[in-house]
Amino acid sequence: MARDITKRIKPLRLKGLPTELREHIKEARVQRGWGQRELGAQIGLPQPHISGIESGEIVPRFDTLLEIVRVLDLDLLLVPRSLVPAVQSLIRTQKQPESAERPLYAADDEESASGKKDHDEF
Amino acid sequence: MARDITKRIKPLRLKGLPTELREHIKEARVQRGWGQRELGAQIGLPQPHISGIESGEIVPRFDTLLEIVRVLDLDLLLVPRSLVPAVQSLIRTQKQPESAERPLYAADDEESASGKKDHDEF
DNA sequence: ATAAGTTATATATTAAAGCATATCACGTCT
DNA sequence: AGACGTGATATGCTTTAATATATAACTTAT
Repeated sequence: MARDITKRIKPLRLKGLPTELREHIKEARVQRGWGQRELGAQIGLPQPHISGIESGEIVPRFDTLLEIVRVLDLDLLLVPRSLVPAVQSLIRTQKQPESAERPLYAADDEESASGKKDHDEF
Repeated sequence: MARDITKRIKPLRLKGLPTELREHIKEARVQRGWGQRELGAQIGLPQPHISGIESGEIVPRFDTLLEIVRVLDLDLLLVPRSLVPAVQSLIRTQKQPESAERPLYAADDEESASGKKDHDEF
């Protein structure tokens, strides 16, 4: 069987996670000053696996992805498509652009005080 | 609680998808009058696979789950944990309980007019 | 330059998802 | 009764995530 032509007929599902999802995850990780090794260690994943997920080379199981985003203080929510824009804008307005100019009063106030219980969103 | 000592050794990732997620998916499917066969056919999944996912027996890949929820007019959004309650209440208020009491002033303003492009949320 | 830290690649093994197909159990309907 | 639709189970087979480990490539200090 030289090459096996029969394979490439049906389109595989995805080549990786959606690009923006991957970027958000990576961004959140870097923001925390964590390396891939550090992130993976918290949920028992080896660094190469994190690398593959972030680079889009592998598509993780849902539970794996959920663990990743949760240690990054994020979550995956099931949202009606009609509400997606509203939710996104809500997120956008809440997210401070901590990048360019840093605030005059950098209170370094950790808002993380609220979240503690392992709530099950779904 | 003489519960089952053998379980808490190694924390397996999950025994399945989060219960509520599965229920929401099933609810959305039934609401549309679709069977598992019908839902699966739309994304190229066999009925037994849908059954396994809904019953929590198997944890799908993220891309698989994403396809499922999208044909159900739902989506999976990455949300900061601090905003989860706000998003959930937003969803709750928007979701009309078309069964019980219907609002006196049902404005039924369908905002869906906007959504037509296959937006990539992530 | 070199040492240290981070990320990307590579190989190998195991477990499980993905896929196809068949069948059984349970209702419901005429 | 039988036919039908739905969902749960079962059996193979293929693909791939998950895991472990090692190492190369690349950055950034010192």
